[in-house]
Amino acid sequence: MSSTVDELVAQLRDGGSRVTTARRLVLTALVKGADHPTAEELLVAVRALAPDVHPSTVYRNLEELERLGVVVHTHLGHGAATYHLATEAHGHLVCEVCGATIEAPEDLFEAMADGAKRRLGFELRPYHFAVLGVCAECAAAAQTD
Amino acid sequence: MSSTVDELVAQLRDGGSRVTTARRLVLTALVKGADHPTAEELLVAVRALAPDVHPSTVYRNLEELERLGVVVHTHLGHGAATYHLATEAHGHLVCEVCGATIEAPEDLFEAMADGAKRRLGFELRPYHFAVLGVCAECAAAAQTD
DNA sequence: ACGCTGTTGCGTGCTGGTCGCGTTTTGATA
DNA sequence: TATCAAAACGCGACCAGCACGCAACAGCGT
Repeated sequence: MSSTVDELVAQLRDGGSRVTTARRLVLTALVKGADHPTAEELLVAVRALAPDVHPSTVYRNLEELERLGVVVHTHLGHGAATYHLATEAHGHLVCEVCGATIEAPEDLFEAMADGAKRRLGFELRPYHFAVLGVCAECAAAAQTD
Repeated sequence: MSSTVDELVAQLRDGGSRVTTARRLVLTALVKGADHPTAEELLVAVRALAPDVHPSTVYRNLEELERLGVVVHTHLGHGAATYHLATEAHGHLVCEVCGATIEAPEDLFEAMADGAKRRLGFELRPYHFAVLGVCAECAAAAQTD
């Protein structure tokens, strides 16, 4: 399921992009790092191995990788965008109270997607923005208050 | 359905907030202006009648109005947040291609909300972020390409 | 009309990200 | 393996959108 860095590098070459140290490190950080890294977290990971990499290089690489369909970015809340490999794209539920991020089951959006398509002709791509709400723990906590 | 400025002003007083010129004008702009104004668009509307109102005053008023539950803000895309009266809260579908904003029918989110609640205990509040996708026109245009 | 305190205008600062420039690096070709 | 155009890089300046501290001002209970 999760791709290797080499496979992703191959995707870069296929797309006509060059393979640089910074780019390889960004991909490595995405494959091996935490689940929903921001651009800045990726920068930190990259700099652990190549201290001179500039922030704008990371931003430009993420942009290019997104253009090639290798990564996607998602907004989980008001802060920075988070990035992950396109092969791992999924919807997110984010708790407004505690900030917990839940990866939504694949089929959760299906009924809504069907409805939007049938009634409005609108094809949903519900991955770019998280859907907010209140998680089970926080809802229970609110009950007992 | 849509509240009058006077009713909203009363809500302000009930909440213990003072009623100032700037605040009244922000509410007026929300009631009478376009559908999904940004803070800056509201500023322009306010300044048409009171040219010395400062941007930060609009931001602070929107924050306060939101705290009182009079307005809510929504992110329709990558740009500035948009504001509307809490009485008019609704979900949004935004076309990634042409940028069109569709106000989602009330019940479109119901099946997903039910599923999230039943399976994850997660209570959806799907109004804060728009759900992206491709609108009927753009999907048709893409077909014929 | 007085005075407490919330609100305003103003400037300054912050986060997250973009852009232009001159230099370095990549990788196709010879 | 040397060459070289184009791609990518490092760097700094800059931008949007918004938050904040402060002194002056104004709403509103008395």
